[in-house]
Amino acid sequence: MKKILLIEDNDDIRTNTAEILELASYEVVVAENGKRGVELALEHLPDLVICDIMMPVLDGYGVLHALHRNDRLKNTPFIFLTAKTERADLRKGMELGADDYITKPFSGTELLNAVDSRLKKCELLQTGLQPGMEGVQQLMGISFGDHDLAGIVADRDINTYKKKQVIYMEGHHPNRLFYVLSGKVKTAKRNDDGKELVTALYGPDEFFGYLPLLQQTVYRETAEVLEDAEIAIIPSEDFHKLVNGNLAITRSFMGLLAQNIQDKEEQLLGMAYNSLRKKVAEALVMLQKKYRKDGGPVPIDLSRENLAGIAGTATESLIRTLSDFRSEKLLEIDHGRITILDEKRLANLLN
Amino acid sequence: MKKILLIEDNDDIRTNTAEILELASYEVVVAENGKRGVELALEHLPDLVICDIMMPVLDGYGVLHALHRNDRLKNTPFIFLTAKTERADLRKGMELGADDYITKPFSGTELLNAVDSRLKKCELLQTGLQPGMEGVQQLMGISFGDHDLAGIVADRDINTYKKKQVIYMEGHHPNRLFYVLSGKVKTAKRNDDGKELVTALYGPDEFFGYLPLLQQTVYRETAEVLEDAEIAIIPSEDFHKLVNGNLAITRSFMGLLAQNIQDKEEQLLGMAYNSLRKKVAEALVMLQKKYRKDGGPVPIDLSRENLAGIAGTATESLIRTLSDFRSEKLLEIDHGRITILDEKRLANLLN
DNA sequence: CGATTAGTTGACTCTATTCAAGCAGCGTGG
DNA sequence: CCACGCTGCTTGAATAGAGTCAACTAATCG
Repeated sequence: MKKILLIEDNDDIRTNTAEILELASYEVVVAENGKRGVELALEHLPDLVICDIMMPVLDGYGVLHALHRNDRLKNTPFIFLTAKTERADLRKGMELGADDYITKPFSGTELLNAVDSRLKKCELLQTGLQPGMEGVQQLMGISFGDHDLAGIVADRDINTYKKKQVIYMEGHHPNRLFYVLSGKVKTAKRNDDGKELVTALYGPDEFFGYLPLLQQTVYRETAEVLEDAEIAIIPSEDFHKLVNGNLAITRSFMGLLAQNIQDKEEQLLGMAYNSLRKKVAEALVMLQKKYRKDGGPVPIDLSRENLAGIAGTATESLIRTLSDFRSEKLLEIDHGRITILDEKRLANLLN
Repeated sequence: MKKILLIEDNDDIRTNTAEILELASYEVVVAENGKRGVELALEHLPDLVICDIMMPVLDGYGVLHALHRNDRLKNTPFIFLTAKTERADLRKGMELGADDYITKPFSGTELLNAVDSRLKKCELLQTGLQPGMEGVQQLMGISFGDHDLAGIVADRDINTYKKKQVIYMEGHHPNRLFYVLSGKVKTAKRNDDGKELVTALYGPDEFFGYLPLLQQTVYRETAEVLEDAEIAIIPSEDFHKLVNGNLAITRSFMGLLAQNIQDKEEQLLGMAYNSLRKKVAEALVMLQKKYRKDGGPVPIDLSRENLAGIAGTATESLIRTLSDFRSEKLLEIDHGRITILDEKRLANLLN
């Protein structure tokens, strides 16, 4: 059972909050001021700390600072409790390294959501994320947090893009991060001959355009909308704050980038030596994995041109290979949408 | 002109050291104790600080701590002066965030080397590194520093490997970083059919095997010696300490990884759609860049098999293309070694 | 409902691989 | 010291695989 330390000077709020948490079967330790809070933290080593900012003796910042000086507590998620009016103070808290905040008055759901999401985040960071760019998405999702993300998305620009519209082009200067709310986007590079290689596809709840933000260069690919999309624009500062803010996150992020490099090298091997059949099969398997929802696999719905761009081949060649696969009962095609019948055989195709 | 702050309580050493630095045309500000040192630091904002550890009033650790609390001074390189006997203290200093140390008594060269290398490091971190994996090498070189590197290499295992010997294989568990002292090493992946793609080449003063250290996986490539090599083995902890130790380094490192991903995507585009001629040409240009020494270009001396592995093609095809290029006067071949005659035309070859 | 776009199939071409064979350089052992 | 065998380099011929061009059909959009 997860142990939560609650530090709050107001008796009513403290008892009330503790009750809610206990009902959600958390073990709760309470402290009535900052000093006592730090003592209890050192004694109990809680899994999460919820702490008021305005308190006598030792305020919330002090508590945060104290906990960060202890190796065993510095990675413990820290949530500030704050009144709506203290918005400026809150920023300060976040910059000091708090993970989230809850504004008083708050509902039980709000509280539990914040607690859950922070605990989950912590767990994920410890147990390791999914490999590859999947993991980056996961990491950014939990790091921005439901809270922050909602705030960001609510406050800032949400753009709607039509199919075929270009979001950014090669050579443009990157200064923001994109978050897909709905629709589908691809990023692609073009050859001198105009042949296109699709580098990635992005759907709802995915981030893109972060790689160029990490360097000082321009975009080296083009982002284009495949299906009408709503996209939230997040200023690059927010992204940098996230990535550089917390060492654990930075480290995870670096691990994911390293992973990605190795994946790309694997792909390179495939591009260099694989037969057309194998290239197409691998592209299909990759897409299948990406679009596998909780409720079973979803048919792949992409134009042949884009599919060819993913596999790295000519459109006609791709189509021929698809028909071959169909006649081999590896997949079915219905109104252009591809349903994979025998993923295993497809994945283990010989060259 | 670079400004250096020297903090040292012993009059002789102080005057002496200051003279050496002034002779090397640095502007030197001296302080006779820690307290005065901090005052002068805040006043002059030096480019580098050299500071004794054992001092009355405020010792070296205190100075370091004080400077780190100031935003404009916290990135200033900090070098400790220490007597040989104080080795334990020294570790403490490095952990507190000092960049280097010099043991008393020291020679003028020692002093100037340390100063130069630290200033260079700082400059590089500020102005940005060379893009791509080149930059990683650069970063790690300056970060470990001549000093540390020498120590590491002297203290630990240096292995000598013979040609064709395998350093690590796909599937092995990574637990160290490699540093090439002499010789040449390649890392490569193999296809199911046994076709090989060379992912990277490493020569003297280059590091390799760091990507898998950043993740929790096994090697996904094989490292093999091309020319008899001496390789220093660095424990992974040292690498992690470096990468995670300093936020500026972490950030640079992340930028370099991001850059690398984009480079790999560029390569992917090439592998997918480029003609054999172009693939070979690009491989050659890449190698030429890598082996361009200060004193003009050096001929490329690699087996045809490895060259083919780099370009991602069959050996025979590579050879044919090379002969074509030779008859087009793009390059010369002498005893198997390739000298590029017209790099520009080679780079701008159409597909 | 016409016009444009996407998907499909056929025929042809050509590039790059494969298989085969010869040659050159090198080290080794007799 | 030389012959032998080995390995690496090079060229030739045959082949197959994938790309290109073209024509046609189906689907989609205004």
